[in-house]
Amino acid sequence: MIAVPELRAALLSWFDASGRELPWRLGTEGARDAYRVWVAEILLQQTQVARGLHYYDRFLEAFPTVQALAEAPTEAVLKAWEGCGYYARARNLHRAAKVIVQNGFPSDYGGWLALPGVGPYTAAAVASLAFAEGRAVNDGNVRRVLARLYGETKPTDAWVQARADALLSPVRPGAWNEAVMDLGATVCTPKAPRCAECPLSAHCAALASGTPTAFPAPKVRAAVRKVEAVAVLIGDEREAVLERRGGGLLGGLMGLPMLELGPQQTEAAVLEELCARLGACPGELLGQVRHSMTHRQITLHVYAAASALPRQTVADAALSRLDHKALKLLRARQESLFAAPFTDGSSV
DNA sequence: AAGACGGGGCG
DNA sequence: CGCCCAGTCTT
Repeated sequence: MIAVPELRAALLSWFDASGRELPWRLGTEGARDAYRVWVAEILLQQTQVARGLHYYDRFLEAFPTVQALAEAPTEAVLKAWEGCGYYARARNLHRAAKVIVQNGFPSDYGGWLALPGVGPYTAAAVASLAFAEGRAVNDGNVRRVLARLYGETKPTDAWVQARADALLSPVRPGAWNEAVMDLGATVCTPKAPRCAECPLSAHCAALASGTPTAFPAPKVRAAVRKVEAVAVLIGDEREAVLERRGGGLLGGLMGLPMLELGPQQTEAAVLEELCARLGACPGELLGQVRHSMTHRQITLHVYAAASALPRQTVADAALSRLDHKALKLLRARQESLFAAPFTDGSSV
């Protein structure tokens, strides 16, 4: 049985001494700036704080207020989000900003939950951090900390939420939420937890078991799908023919015209089909690009092509890492030709 | 309940 | 190279 008041006091005093100073934690505890907290919470979904910091500054500089965000063209929002991944977050952020400019910032959990891109975690975070509402967050850190504290190998969502609700400090809900997440991120880490520094070590079932990292058990993951595709580069690294990707994968971003190889399809046939769609004339192979994402491993065969289609300035468009890699192939090829001019007499 | 959705960093 | 990250939305 866990002594709740002692545990709360231990974690909160650790947090007051060792909590992180982060750019979205400006202002009074429980009364943080709602816009800054909201943007941070969206940005940090499935994104580690260390990496989010850079993007956060860039985004806040581009859109210092919710009005600025709401009034911006979607393309500018995606450009500011470029490289961050999960681009539906940026599209939803933009949509929600328009709603907020109309109706004002929601002031409670239910109001936040109704906004696009805001789920239970984000609604609880903003409500507690910016509006001092007593809502416990449930994220990857909370899940790991509580699974270890109680020695649960397979914590379900409901299990975590129930424990988090029971432990939440009614006096300092925002600080409590930040404290659990800080503990998970800096002390109760996935691989090598620093149990000697942990303010909760005396209460921890996982530590008592001798193998704290066994909690929680690793999640089973879907296999990575291997995919092959053909793309055409019409233009150069600065100006090229770009298309807007629809729907799911990299949806909303711009990119080189691309077509996935179906089963049994050859690269040549797909190149032909792609060029036919564009009314372009296929050229030579520039090279291959391999790109790994959580759920896919893509091998992209990039060909030069010729066409009169309008070209766009690459620097103004929001592109995925995959497309940036593909665009670099042309320069890499030119440099290798320049270095060894006798290997190939053709012009580029 | 399960799958889709990015990208990087660390062991 | 596998695992995980301040999750959410769709089917």
